[in-house]
Amino acid sequence: MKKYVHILKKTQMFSGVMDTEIASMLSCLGARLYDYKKGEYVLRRGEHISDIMVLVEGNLHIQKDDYWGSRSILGHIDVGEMFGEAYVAPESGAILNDVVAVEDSTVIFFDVKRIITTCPSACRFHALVVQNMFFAISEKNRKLVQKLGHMSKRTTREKLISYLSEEANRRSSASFTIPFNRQQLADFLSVDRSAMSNELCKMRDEGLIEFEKNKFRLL
Amino acid sequence: MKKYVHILKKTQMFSGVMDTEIASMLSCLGARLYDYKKGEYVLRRGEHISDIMVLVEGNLHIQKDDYWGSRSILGHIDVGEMFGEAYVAPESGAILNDVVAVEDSTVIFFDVKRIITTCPSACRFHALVVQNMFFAISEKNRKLVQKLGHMSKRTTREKLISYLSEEANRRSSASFTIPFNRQQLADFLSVDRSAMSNELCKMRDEGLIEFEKNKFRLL
DNA sequence: ACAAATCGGTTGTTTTTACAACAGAAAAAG
DNA sequence: CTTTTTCTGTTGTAAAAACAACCGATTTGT
Repeated sequence: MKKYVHILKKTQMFSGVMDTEIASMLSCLGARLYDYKKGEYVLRRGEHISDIMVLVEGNLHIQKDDYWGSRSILGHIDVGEMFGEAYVAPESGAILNDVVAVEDSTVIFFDVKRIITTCPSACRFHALVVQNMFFAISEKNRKLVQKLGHMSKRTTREKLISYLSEEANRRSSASFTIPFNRQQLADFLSVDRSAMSNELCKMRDEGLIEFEKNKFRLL
Repeated sequence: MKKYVHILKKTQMFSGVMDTEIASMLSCLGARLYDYKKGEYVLRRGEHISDIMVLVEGNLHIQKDDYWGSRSILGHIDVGEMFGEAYVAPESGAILNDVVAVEDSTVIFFDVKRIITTCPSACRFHALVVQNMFFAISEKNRKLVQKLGHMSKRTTREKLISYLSEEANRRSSASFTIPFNRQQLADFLSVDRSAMSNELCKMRDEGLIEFEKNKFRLL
């Protein structure tokens, strides 16, 4: 587990906590490490959890399949990102979505009760971690609202413009690389891939955007 | 402010905190009370805040207008509900949506720094409030994910089924009253009102649902 | 009690999307 | 290096949604 301290150090959760301190906090926070092969499920719809997880290696997708097998990718998780925090409240119900490894991945589980119950002695930085978590969840909340902003657009073009504008804005650059291929982007925005591909090309022909593979440029 | 202690007592934020304790905590938490007339804006897109708010009287909508004036209602806030928690992180940007009073309303503002910085002496229940907030934000997070679940459905009918199923499930009853009129429900699901009305009637004719005004029944 | 505004349902037209099927290019596997 | 698979763009068709316009009923305001 110690080999991932340098990853954890860069997470929002441990922001401001020293390396040595992180190592000693791991047991205090009830940390457990799990490995997943590409394609394996980290979380499944219907499960109940009381953990918050951090991805320390690999890449995960948050996805949902409906009755008829149509898949929506609700988001993706990069190394250093936290997930599962939406289901840790005592009154929270079952998990609504699947989390699946899109490449070989490693995840650290933290018992939420151990996090929010400040330990009496050892952890000097425990209160800081709680604050970090607070802000991290708050921030995630904001991102969900932002995604809802894209989804609430009526047409495929409007959704694309909303998403691409935000990416450009977030990177402070008209050129950027997105973390999705076409099918994944279509799933993310909940539209048909071919229709989206068609729309992207129309937008390119109209001089609104340029793109090559995952690299986009707004004009 | 004291007249609203009985409301605050029932909020997630002060769950488990005694009445007398709440009253004494208000100043410690930097609470301020504001009144709004119907139609007035509580928060505007582009503002920056470092407060968490609780509605203690009235009814609010979270909404967004795009360039051309098309309005999406992203959600509604009932008495006792908390909002604004998505923007309190230090690195958080400007508010993305408007919050507007749909009837005369009263809101209490809490300075987030005062909440997460546990005071050294007075507040015995401060740690509990932090935990409550933690779970509350977590829970809100889950609800956003759930709404994304509806929004990710392709057709109006699927969105309606997703929304109505969840409401029925949440109330544990096939009959329930929704907090929206037709236009508001259409805005909430980001679909056209007339098309939605049409679809609802088709579903009724097919024997899937019954409804009268805001009262629905799944069959 | 009356006038005005809002609300919900209906219909027809236009626009957009979903779906299906296919082909060339690129990437991965052997 | 060759074969297979995946990825992306293209097209045509059918289905669905958006839009606009209208009407009757209900609610609100005066």
